[in-house]
Amino acid sequence: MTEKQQEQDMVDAMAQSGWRITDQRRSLARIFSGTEGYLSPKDVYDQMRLTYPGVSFDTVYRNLRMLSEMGVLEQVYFQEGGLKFKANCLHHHHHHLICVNCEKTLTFDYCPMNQMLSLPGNFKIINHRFEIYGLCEECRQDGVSSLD
Amino acid sequence: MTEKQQEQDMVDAMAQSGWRITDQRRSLARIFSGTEGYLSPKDVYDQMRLTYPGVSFDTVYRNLRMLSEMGVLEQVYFQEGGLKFKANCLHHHHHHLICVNCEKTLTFDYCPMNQMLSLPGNFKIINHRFEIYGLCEECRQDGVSSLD
DNA sequence: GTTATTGCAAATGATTTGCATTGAT
DNA sequence: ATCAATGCAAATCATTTGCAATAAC
Repeated sequence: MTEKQQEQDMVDAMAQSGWRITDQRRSLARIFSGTEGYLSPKDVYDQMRLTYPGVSFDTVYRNLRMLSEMGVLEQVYFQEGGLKFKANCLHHHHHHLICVNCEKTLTFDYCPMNQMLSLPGNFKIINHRFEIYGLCEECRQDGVSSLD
Repeated sequence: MTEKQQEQDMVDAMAQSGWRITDQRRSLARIFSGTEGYLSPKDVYDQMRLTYPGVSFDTVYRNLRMLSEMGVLEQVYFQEGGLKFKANCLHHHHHHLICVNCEKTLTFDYCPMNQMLSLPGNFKIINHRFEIYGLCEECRQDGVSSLD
């Protein structure tokens, strides 16, 4: 999928949820569709200011939260870096390998929920999280040993 | 396992890592071994003050972080409540069902890592996270619909 | 025109730091 | 006696809030 298309998908998702499409939100879609890895709120704010010098931090926050709740963005809480955001694939379900050094991610299609035939209790399942953390090939070779 | 024993296990784990066993740390072990669910730093601080009125917030923080890094505590970042901590079972590996309303957890033994025979890239796997979120039976019956 | 969204400024809350004192070993 | 751990106070960083002005619908 092209970046342009991903950007449009995100904008469409917002519109379908009844949100107004502001320049700032369009800009958010552009930033995330053009970024591979995770971005902190500050990262997003800094990138946004390149285009909208007057953007405010709270607008970034508000929209990051809303986009996450919609499922357009996914978030991961890094021990070291706090909460970060990344564009979520809206087309197919998958999980991630996440490099704890450079935060690069690889996707894989296996989902353990398909295996979960019996669960204890009587939970109504709402969602799930399955992530594998490690060091990617490059970071291994760079001899990164610390985990921050 | 009894609470007393779990408390002792936690203290032992700290000692084996070369930490000094202070009253505050013993108290931490007691609090977590006597608690089913997740505790925020503030929760822990408040409980600790019942026994040690003079305890400081940063001591709580420092120790929560260290205990997490040791694996004695596990942490989950709740969208609504922020970072929370819970005693980790030191004896056998398992995963959790977590009620998003009351935060009650149920454990189950299935681990998807056993299935993960081939993974993309060439990651060195360090750890993983698999959690299922939902509403427990009680919270379903209470008619909780919002997900906060 | 109506109403959601923004920017601003300020408040709140979470987390960290430096350092002198205390206490476990 | 030594050195890690604590308490304190202050700094820093993250996140949220109220509200008037603005812009999308």
